[in-house]
Amino acid sequence: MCPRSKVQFAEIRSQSEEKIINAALELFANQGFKTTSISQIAKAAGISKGLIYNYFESKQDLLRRIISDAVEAGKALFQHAVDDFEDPEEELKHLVLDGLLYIKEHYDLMKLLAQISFQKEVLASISDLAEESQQFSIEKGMEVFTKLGAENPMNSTMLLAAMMDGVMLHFLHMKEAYPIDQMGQQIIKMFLNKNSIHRSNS
Amino acid sequence: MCPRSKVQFAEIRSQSEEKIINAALELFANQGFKTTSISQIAKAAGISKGLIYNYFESKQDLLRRIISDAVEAGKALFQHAVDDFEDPEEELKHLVLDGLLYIKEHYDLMKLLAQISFQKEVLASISDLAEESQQFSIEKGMEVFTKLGAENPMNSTMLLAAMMDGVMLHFLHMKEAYPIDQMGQQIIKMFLNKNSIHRSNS
Amino acid sequence: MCPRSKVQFAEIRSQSEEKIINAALELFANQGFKTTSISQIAKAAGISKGLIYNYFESKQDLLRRIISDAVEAGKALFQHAVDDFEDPEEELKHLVLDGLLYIKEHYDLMKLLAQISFQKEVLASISDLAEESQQFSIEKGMEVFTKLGAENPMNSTMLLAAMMDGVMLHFLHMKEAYPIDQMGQQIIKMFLNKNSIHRSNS
Amino acid sequence: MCPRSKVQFAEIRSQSEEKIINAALELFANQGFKTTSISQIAKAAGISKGLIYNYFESKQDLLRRIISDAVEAGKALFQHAVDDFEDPEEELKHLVLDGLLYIKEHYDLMKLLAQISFQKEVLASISDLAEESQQFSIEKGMEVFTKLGAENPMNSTMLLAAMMDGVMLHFLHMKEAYPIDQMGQQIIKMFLNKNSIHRSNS
DNA sequence: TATGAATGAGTTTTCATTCAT
DNA sequence: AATGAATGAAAACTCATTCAT
Repeated sequence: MCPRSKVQFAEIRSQSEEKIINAALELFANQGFKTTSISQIAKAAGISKGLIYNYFESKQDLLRRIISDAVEAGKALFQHAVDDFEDPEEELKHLVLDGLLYIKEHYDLMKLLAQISFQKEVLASISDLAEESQQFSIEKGMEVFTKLGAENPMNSTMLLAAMMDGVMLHFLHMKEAYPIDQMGQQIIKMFLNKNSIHRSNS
Repeated sequence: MCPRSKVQFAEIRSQSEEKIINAALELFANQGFKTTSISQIAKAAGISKGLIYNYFESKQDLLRRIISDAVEAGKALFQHAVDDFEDPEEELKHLVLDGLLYIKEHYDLMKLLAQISFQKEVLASISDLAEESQQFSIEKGMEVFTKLGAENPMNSTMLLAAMMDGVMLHFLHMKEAYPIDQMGQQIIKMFLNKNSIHRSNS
Repeated sequence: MCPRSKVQFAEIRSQSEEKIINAALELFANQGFKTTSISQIAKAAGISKGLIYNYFESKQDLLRRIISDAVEAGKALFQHAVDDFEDPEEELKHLVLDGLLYIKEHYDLMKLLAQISFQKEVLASISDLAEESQQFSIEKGMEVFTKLGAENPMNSTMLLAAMMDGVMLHFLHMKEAYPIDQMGQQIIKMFLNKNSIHRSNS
Repeated sequence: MCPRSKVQFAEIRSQSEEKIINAALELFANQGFKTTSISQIAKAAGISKGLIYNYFESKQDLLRRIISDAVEAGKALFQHAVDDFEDPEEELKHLVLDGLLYIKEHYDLMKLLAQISFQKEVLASISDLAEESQQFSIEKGMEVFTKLGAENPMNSTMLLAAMMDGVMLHFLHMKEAYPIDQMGQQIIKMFLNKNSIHRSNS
């Protein structure tokens, strides 16, 4: 009754999926997961409620897919960006700048993560993904500060992480009004200061 | 005409109110506002659902009261602690340490605020309270860094704010596992470093 | 602990009961029985919720008492007023005028009755009272129109009843704005018209 | 892409809507608006509670729709019936008979209106509809009685209105047991009586 | 693949009634 | 006799999910 080629099916499927994910992410980020209804998502995506269940098993599953998709996509980018530097100063700069770039380019995702990171129940189905990402950041920081000859690389890493997340938090709240790039430069300056304990005084 | 006296009733009321607020705050902080049901709160407080509406007009009203109570209580404390220092170095130290102390002592409240700060709709009924608190912090920071002779007091204030909120964020996630006091010391050291741009090189 | 003489008790009791009944009647009449809460009544009466249950077994019981009190009080008055006339014309006049007087003096009660007379469930506990009152009116009408020599006394009685209730209905809705006395005069004129079928053409 | 067609959906919708409206009207009329629960309506309509909210925003909205639908439907009918007469006697007859016909055919609606007409709060969302209908009746009556040469057309109109509403009231209470058509004939006779003050003695 | 009507469990809220004092 | 805190059953309403088409 409604014939269509397989190719067309595949095309339509991915288009709808994309629309759903985009709509859901924006809504989740700005209203919260629980507060956003399937109806709202369907309306925002321009499709029907029922169709969402063709692509996602449940609302929870939709959330998980949104996050894992984005985390997956970002991981490659991030890893790549930091890998190729020998000079630890340069590496730190890129750690900061690429981190902020990632945040800027995944604004809604970060907003969503910032919220659900506190919610035990929702988090349950997600925590493995978060864990992994955090682990990677710590390792990277340790490596860089060790190379830089920091007095206490762990301390330095944690301080850097706090600064980055603090800047992110403010950016997520104020968006364009926040001078995120300028903040990034300041962070770099602070850690590369000649008299800093975060590097050996050469 | 021998019911309980007005004082007795007031006593009962404030006790029940406290039970409700305590239960609600903990649940809101750890599961989110929307995800926490009135039933859960009642059970956690050891009272009936109906009683909650004897004290609060609605779930939203309960949220608002929790926040405004805590913010009000904290404001006095905070203001006092920072007021009486002449030495700007000392003042900065207290700004940081008292801030972290406040965070430690209002763990659940901060967790709750961190979440709803992203949710437009929920926030609507609260935003006035949040605004005020933030304003105060910025003014205080500007004052201190100006006295310290910072190159750009606004930049310094924003950097400090980011660090404080970053540390808070990590603390909220890891609680006892996070060395919050040690982080505080590092923040202070960083800003009071002799060669720091956040103070005049005297 | 709270001693008081028996006399004082009795006095206070009847005062409170009165206050409750007055408050309840006004609220029931203007908002409906179900829509009016015990709390509202207590507030309007200036007493506590609990006290209502010292005088009335339930909300239903309160309703029943209000109605039976008023009906009882009115019955005596009404019966008396119509009894003493020999001239059927005079009797009809008084049937109409006393009826309207009763309506005017029991505005809220009539309003209440007009509403619940349609509600099967509420009515159940009241219907016996209503029945009785209606029966009395019909008998009275039959008597008068028979004396007047009406072609069909039953028809005339029903028509009169309809007119009276119609006038009442409009009065209940418009209160002072409705010329109820003037309407009464017109009703009388209509039924006592020389050429009326409601009386023998003498 | 083979769901039901738009027409099919519209068909389904209007059927369900009708079931709900019918069930609700009957219950509202016989138990009152406040006393009737959404559950009862759903059960009577043979559908789930939730579905009602697929069609009506709230219980109030359901009430409003019931009334406005019926009033709208009746208005056309009524207007039409009275419009085309030149002879004022004939017009009066139709005013009465069509009025009573309307009442007979909208038994439950009239019962419902009779009740809520007293309840300020419920009425608020409805009053505009009621106003309009009443205005129309008055104008029509004035017109007819003026043509008939009544001494005081306003008085006559008000008397007629009272009689009609009185008959309606009794009919609503007694239904088949009430000789409504016979009452209609009597009303007509009364106003068209040669010696009536409601017409010129021609 | 796509629709949206339909469900039902769960949520917030209301309120008559009870009860300790 | 009087109070109002407390309860619990029931109400209005929401929404993720299912399903016939």
